[in-house]
Amino acid sequence: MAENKDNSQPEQEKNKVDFDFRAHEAPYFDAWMEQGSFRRSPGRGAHADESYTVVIPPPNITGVLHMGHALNNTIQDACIRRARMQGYQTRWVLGTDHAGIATQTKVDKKLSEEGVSRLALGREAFIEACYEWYGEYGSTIVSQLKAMGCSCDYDDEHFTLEPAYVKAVRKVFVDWYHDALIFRGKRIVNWCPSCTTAIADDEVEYIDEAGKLWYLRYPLAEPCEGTEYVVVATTRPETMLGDSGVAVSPKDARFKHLVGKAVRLPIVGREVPIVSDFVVDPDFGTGLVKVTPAHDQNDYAIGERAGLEKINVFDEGAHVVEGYGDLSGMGRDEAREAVVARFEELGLLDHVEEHPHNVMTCYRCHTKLEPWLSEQWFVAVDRLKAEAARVVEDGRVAFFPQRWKQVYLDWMENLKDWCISRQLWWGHRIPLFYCDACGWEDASMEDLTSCPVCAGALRQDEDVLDTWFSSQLWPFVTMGWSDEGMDAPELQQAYPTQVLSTARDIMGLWVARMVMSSMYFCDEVPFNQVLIHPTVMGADGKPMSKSRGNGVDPLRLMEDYGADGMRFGLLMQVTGSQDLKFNEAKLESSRNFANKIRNAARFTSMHLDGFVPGGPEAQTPVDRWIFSRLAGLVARLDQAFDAYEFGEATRELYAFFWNEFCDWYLEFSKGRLAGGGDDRAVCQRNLVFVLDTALRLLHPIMPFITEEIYQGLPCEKDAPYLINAAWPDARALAAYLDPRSERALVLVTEAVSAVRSARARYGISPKTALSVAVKAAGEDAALLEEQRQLLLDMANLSGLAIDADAAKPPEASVALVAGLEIYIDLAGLVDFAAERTRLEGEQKKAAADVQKLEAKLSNPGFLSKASPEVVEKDRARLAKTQGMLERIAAQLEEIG
RNA sequence: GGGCGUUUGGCUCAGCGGGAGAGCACUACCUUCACACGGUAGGGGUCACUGGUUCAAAUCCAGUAACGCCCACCA
Repeated sequence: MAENKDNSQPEQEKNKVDFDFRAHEAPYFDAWMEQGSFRRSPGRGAHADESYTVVIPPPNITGVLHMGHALNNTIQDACIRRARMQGYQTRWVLGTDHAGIATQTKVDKKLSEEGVSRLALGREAFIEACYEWYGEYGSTIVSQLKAMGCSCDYDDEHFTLEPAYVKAVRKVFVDWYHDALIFRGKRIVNWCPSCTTAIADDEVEYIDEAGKLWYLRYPLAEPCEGTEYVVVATTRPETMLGDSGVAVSPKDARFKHLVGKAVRLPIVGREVPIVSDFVVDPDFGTGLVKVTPAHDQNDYAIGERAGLEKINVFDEGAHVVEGYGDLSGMGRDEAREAVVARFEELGLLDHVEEHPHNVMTCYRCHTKLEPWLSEQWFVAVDRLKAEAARVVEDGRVAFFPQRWKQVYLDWMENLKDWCISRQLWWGHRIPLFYCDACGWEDASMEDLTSCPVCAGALRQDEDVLDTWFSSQLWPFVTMGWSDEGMDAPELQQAYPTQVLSTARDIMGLWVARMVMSSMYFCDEVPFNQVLIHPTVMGADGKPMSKSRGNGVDPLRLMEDYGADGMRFGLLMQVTGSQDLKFNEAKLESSRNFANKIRNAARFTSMHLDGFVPGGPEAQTPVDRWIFSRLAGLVARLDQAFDAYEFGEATRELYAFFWNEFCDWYLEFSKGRLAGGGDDRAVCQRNLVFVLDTALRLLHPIMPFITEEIYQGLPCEKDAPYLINAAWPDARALAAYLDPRSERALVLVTEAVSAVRSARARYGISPKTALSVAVKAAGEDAALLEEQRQLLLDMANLSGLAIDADAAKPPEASVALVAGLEIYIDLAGLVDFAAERTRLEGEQKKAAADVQKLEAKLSNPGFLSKASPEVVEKDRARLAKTQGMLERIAAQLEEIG
C-alpha cells in the first residue's frame, strides 16, 4: 500500500488540459439558436401530437450559477433534449425571479456604498434603481445557462415583474380577496429588524446559540401562604417589559394555590395574573413561565386563551419603545443586560444557567428575528390545501423518488395560514385601497383614487407581496394565462407541464404552492411529475458555503472539463439518495470520456475513404454482437431516463461506448478496414451506424461534442442538426437482439484476454506469436471456428487448433475461461516453477468452490425449494469446477 | 421530540434475494499507425454491528451505533 497519500487535495493543476472547450462549443450553440431549435419543436413521429413542456425554476436575478443550478439545469436539459429527439412538441420555458428581499438587500447595499440611503431616495426612485440593477446584472445567469448548453426558449424569456405577470399577480390577489381566501390579521410574525419586514415561517433559519437561562424572581402582589415571590425561567429577560401574565401547568400541584393570584412585575410595576395553561411543561425550568403575548408565538396563544394584554415593547428596529425610562431606545441586547442588571440590583436575580438553544434568524441577513405583533395579510390555506393534497395522493402529481410524496403530504397537512405581506418596496405591491374617511376598502384590478362611497381620497397599501406569491403562478403565467386565462393557446396545447425538477428545500415553499394555485385558477395540476434531485454538498459532505470554503464554481468546471464533461460528470453522481457529495474526479473521467468519443470518431473518419452511404448490415458475428449490444443499451437507457435514473444512464453509456465499442469493436474493425472489398465497405457502414446511434444516445447529456461529430459524419441524416435528429427506437432495434452472437463474443474476448494474460504473466512480448489449442465442443466450437481469423489477429497466434479432443502440449499454460480450455504452448519460453505456484493457487480456489457447491447441492431444502434453473445452474457450475480441478491436478503432475 | 437518508475495496459511489462491481488512486509492462485525457495485464472488500425470515441475505425484517438532512412551541 502506498503511504502518505493525500486524496483530500484536489490537484487542479494536473486536471488542466490544453484544450479550448469554448471554441468547440459556442459555434454549435449559435447554430442551434439561429435555426430556432429552442422554440417549441414541431413534433414528429409517434409523439407528434403530444407536448412536452418544462418550466425552469426561475433563478433569482441576484444569482450567479452555482452547483445546484448546474445540476438541476443539466437534468432538465437532458430531459428536454431527449423529448425533442423523441418527437414531442417540446419547449423549455425560461425566465427569472425578481427575488424581493434578495434584490432589495443587494441594491440597498450598493446605494449605501454610494452614500445614498433608501429612505432618502424614496420609493419610486428606489424601484427605479432596482430596475437599473436588473438591467445590468439580471441576465448574468441566463448567459451562463447558454454556456452550459441549456436548450431553453431564449426568444420568449419571462420575468416575475413583467407587465403580464404583474397583471396576473394582481388578479390572483383580487380573486382570492373576494373569495375570502386572503385576510388581514394582527398576529405574531417573524420580524426581521434589519430588513424591517415580516418573513414567512419557512423562511426562518434556525441556528444554534450558546444561550443562558435566567431565573427571575417576580414578587407576588400579596404574599400567599408564606410565599413572597415566584421564580420564572427565561432565555429572553428583556421581554419581561411586555409581560402580561405568568403561567403554570394545570397538572402542577405545586402551584395550584397560586392560580388566580397576581405578581407585581419588577421595573415596570405592573400587576399581572397567574394563569394555568396546558402548553406549560411543569418539568422545564421552575414550572412557571412568564407570558409575553406580543413577543412569542406560544405566549400569544396563552394570552388569547387567558385574555391577557398584548404589550409591544419593541419598535420595528427592535429598540425598546417609549415609556420605559432609560431603557427606551436601547437595542435588544443592550436592554437584556440592563434588565438583568436591574434584577440583580433589586436582589431578584435568582440564578443563571447555561442553556444552548435554537434561535430564529433571517434567511437573508441572518439577523435574529423578533416575534412581533403586527398587521399583516394572510392566505387562508385550509380550502386550498385539501385539493393540493388530493392530486398528490391520487397520483396526478407523481414524485421521483417516490418517498418525497409523503414529505409533501406531511408538509401540506401541517400547513398554517401563509403571511404574504412584506414591508419592502421591490415587488408586487398589494392592490388594496383604503378610504381613511369612511373606512371603505377593497382590492382592485385598477388603481383607484377616490372612494366609491364617500368620494374621499384613497390610499394603496404600502406593502408588497411575498416573492413566493408570484413564483407560485410561474407555470401558468409564463404560458399566457394573464390575458386570456385558460384560453391562451399555449395553455390549451401544453398544460400541464411534464416535469418539474427542483431541490428538496423549496418543495413546500414553491412546489406545494404551485399546486395550490394551479388547482384553484386552472383546475389542473401544474405538472405531472416532480423530480427532487439530490442536493450538491461539498467534497467534505457539508453544504457548500463561502464560510466553509468548500464551494465549487461551475464556470471553472466548464473551463477545466468542458460543458459536456461537467454535465456528464454531474449526472454520473445522481442517484436516488438525497445528497450528493461532490466528486470532481467524476468530471475528470467524463472529460476523458469525451476525449475518447472524439478519438473514436476520428478513427472512424480516418478510415472512410470510398465510403458509400447505406444501412447497417449484420454480416459477421462481430457486427451482430455490437448491434445486439446496442439494442439492449437503448432499451435500458429508455428505462433509466423514464425513471430519472441519470447515474444509471451515464454508466450504461460509458460502459457501452468505451468497453464494448472502443475496446473491442473498433479493434475488430481494424483488420477489416485494412483489407478491402465488400467487407471493408460493410464495416465502414456499420461503424458509422453504431457511432451515429451512440451519438444520438449521448446527445441529451453531452450536446456539444456529439453535435460536432455528427456534423462530420458522412451518413444519410434525418435532420441537419443532431439536436433535431430522431431518438433511436428501442422497439425497432430489438430485431438485432442476438444471444448467440453475444455468446460468441464472450468466447472470443475471454480467449483473447486469457492469451494476453499468459503473456503478461511470463513476460512474453505481444510481438511473439504463440501457438494455441482450444478444447471446445458443439456450439462453442462452431462459434469460435467462425471467428478463427479474429482470434489469430487479436491474440497474435501462429497457430490455432479448435477441437473437442484437443491435447495439451507438454509445456503449456492452461486457461479455463468461459467454459473453454485453452492451451498456450510455451515450450522454451517459460520457467515452469512460476507456473506451478500459480496453478497451486488456482487449485486451492477451485477446491474451495467445489466444497461450497457440493454442500449446497446436497442440501435437500435447496433442491426442493430453489427454482430449477438455479439448481441446474449450480450443478453445471459444480461440474465445470470439478473438471477444472481435475485438469489442474493433471497439469501439476505433468510439470512435476 | 418526530420524520428521512447514509454506512460496500485507499477515495467517491453503483448493485438491493441466487457466486462482490465501476470510476479515480495503486502495481507491472507498453511512446503498437484513434486516443498516454491512452493500451494490456494485475493487486485490493468477512458489503457498520447484532438478531431474525429464507434452501439461499450486501440485498428482506427488527434492533443497535455513527454520520448527515428536514420538521417541531420546551419558555
